Amino acid sequence: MIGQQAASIERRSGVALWRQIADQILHAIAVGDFAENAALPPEMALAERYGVNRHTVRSAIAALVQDGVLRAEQGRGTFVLSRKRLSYPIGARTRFSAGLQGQTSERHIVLLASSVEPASRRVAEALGLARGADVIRLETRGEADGHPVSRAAAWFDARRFAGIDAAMAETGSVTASLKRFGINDYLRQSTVLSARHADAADLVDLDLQPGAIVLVTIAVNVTLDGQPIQFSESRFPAERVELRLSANDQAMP
Amino acid sequence: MIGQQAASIERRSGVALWRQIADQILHAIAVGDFAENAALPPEMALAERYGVNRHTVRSAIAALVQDGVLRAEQGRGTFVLSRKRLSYPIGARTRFSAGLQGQTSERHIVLLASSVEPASRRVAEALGLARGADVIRLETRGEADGHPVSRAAAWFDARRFAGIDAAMAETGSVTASLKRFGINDYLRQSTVLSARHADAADLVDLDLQPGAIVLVTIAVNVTLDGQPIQFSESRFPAERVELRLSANDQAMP
DNA sequence: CTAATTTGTCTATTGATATAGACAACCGTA
DNA sequence: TACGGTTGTCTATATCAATAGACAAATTAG
Repeated sequence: MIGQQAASIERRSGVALWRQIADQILHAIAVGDFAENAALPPEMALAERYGVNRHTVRSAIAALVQDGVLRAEQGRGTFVLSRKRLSYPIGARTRFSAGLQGQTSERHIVLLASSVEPASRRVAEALGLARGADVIRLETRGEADGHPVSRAAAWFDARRFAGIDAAMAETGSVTASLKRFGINDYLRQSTVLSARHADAADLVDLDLQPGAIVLVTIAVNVTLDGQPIQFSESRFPAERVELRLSANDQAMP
Repeated sequence: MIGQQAASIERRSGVALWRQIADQILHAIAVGDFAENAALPPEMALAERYGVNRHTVRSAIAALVQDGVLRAEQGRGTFVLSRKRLSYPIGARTRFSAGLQGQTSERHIVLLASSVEPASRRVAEALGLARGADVIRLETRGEADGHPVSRAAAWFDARRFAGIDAAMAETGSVTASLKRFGINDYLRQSTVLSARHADAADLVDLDLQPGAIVLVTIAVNVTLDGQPIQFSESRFPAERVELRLSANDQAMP
């Protein structure tokens, strides 16, 4: 199924034809079927390929123009604006910015909010704490070239990591913040990955359109001797990000 | 964002309200908000929660009843039928059936088709072959309890692995088939992960409904000394499968 | 300049989607 | 048995989605 365009749509599915076509065009761009600034096939050609009326194709294109993905020029054609998806590294030594070098010109993490709360069952289990013990929650957003590429919530033991919220706000880096607590290296113990449609929160947090897909990772980081230090849930916009798992992780200084 | 239901929908998004509600109910079930055989809230309650008419909720429920996810009983209520998602292991030593033990009663791989074809650019690069060199492609489907949980295409060097299609048909296992070629152990070198809406092929291959989400992995397996032996693209139905990444992989005999 | 190609706009019609209200059928329980 | 709560069915109406055709406006090729 590599390199071949399905180019088929389903009627009476509850998803409007124009949206299905818009999604397929988005996918084709992401997969590399169209280069940047390349011209899309004419509306009539697309209408024939998908077996729909030209106006339906126009609705799809209008939505993508609205999203800043395409630019339509009367008499000339419709052209691709958007760039490729970001390939986001994930593995035993995942760090936010390390693996994105060369793909974007600018990237950083923003601390949106922090709070102390009692540990839920899930968080307590992951961190090896008693249920209801105080944990610090950090809400962060990762951005690259001004576009959100991740949205995460991370939990830490409040007793051991008191003040990590301030460190995070100052340094903008989990790795740097953990160093202040004597943790110079850590590993990703486990990652559970799933995908779903974006909910209302995702639409706001990741600047998505309704119907978009988010990748969700739930992970536990541990010290080198296996002590859990961080539990986190991250969301990535599938249209802008792919996750790259690599076996040959390099150690960080 | 853990454990809280967004319960909001978007109008004029190109996705019918009844489908958005159906997807949210599916998600809620998958996340565990409803136990198996549990009753859904009454239609009126759901209508109020989503801010829509009762008939719209009924359309969503009707779709899920059609899919075998819910069962509606007049006078009593609407009940959950479907089971939880499968947690599919993926990592340096991913094998199909090893990590699913205990989650299902029956699981196996079916070889759907095999062919010899010239290597595409992508396959040639991954396997370290010249472009156009003969490669064997195996099309497989993974099943658990009678439901498809994966659909994969795998490519092997046709010169080195001549006859692997027959071995695969006979043993139903990639690991066992590779043993016949003197490969007793291998590693996953890289995995690239993405998600998208199911296309027409996915709907057929994975028995999905239009609008469903598929997880896609593109991976390269290598021998212990780093020689690439297998390139594959796998698709998983996100509604039935989650991918579990683990750092502590155990060696296989 | 002319013709062909392509996007933009308009009108009209049909079917799907969503809302609204009313009432029937069925279940469990007081 | 009677009642409250629930799903099932019907009618009616308004809006969105999709099709159909025609023509205008802009660009490019000749």
